[in-house]
Amino acid sequence: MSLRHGLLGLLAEGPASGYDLARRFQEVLGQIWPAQHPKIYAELGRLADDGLIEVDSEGPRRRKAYRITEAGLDEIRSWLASGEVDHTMRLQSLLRSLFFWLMDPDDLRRHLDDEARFFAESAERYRAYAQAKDRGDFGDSPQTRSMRITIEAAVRLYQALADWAEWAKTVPPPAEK
Amino acid sequence: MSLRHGLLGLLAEGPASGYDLARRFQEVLGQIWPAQHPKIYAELGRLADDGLIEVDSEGPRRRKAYRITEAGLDEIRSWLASGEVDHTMRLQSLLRSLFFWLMDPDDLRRHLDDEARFFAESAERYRAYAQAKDRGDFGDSPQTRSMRITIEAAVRLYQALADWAEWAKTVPPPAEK
DNA sequence: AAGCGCATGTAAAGGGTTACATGATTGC
DNA sequence: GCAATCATGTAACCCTTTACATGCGCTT
Repeated sequence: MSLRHGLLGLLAEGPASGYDLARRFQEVLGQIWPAQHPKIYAELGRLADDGLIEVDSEGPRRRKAYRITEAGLDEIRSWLASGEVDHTMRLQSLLRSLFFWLMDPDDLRRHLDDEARFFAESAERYRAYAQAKDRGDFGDSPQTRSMRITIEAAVRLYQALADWAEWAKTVPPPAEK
Repeated sequence: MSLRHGLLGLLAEGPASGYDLARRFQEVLGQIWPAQHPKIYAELGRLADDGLIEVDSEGPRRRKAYRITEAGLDEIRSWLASGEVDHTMRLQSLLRSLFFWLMDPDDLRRHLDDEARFFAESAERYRAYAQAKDRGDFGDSPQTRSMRITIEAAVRLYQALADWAEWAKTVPPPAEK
């Protein structure tokens, strides 16, 4: 149950609507922590019921922006302080790699090319984000500093995976049977 | 729906029972692709219904080992060949890092120490696995060669995360408010 | 005979995605 | 007036986890 805290954390930066949050999740977190709008709206409802957020303003097109409450801030802070971090990753690329031996060598080569390209592009995308931040495009609030750290993780992860895919191409396939 | 293919892939190596598969998932894949036994037994039942696997033998303590069928091999091969790889990762550590600005600097420091330790230990564990493989402890079948590639990914990923956590500690916290 | 590890399952609840549905406002 | 985008929601389904439950076989 982390989407709950994800929403709470984003709302700690300032009021936002479900729509805003869905967009933010897609932009920065799309690959790292996907969240679809139905789940977001549902969770916002529950957070409001629990008094962790409250309606900040209602706008045009039935827009409803929420604001975090004191109780909500307490909740996210204690979640962050509690050391119980879930470290599972469920990376399909790694699961697939266990079964490379079942693949035709040409298909595998193509697959690794695709993987390397995807990961390199992802690394590049986050690297561009990091440079924009370092140039000062997003200002220098505490929030953007944290975002810079998250982005750095994404850059390193995707770069590691891109390097891995390139390396995997150099591993000789088992001798023809 | 990847557990299905994970099971199929493991069964392609040879017959195994639900219990065996649960153990293998925990050992090698515990952090990368967790799977609990209830899901495994349920999925095995469905795979058998669909004719992708069949009962290979029944042993003591009502043990039931399954064997992959031709249809099952076709299924996993076509899954592997189809380029539709799901690249989402849902790494809680990264989500949390977005909210570091909400944390007390001392708590953050402690948190990053824990994270760095956890990731470094994970990297080390997989590195030991890799060395055992390179020493020839697991033989040199096509399957273990693929496993070696998977392990390499784990080493690189966890090392990247360990380095990231160390790096994050060097990022100056926002000035005291 | 007691206890542990093997071995399989069911039931309930939680978390997430996809498809469906609707309506309001803005810009052209 | 029309299309695109903003904006919110419901319903059905799928996947996963946790808790509960049971019984066999080996070892001491």
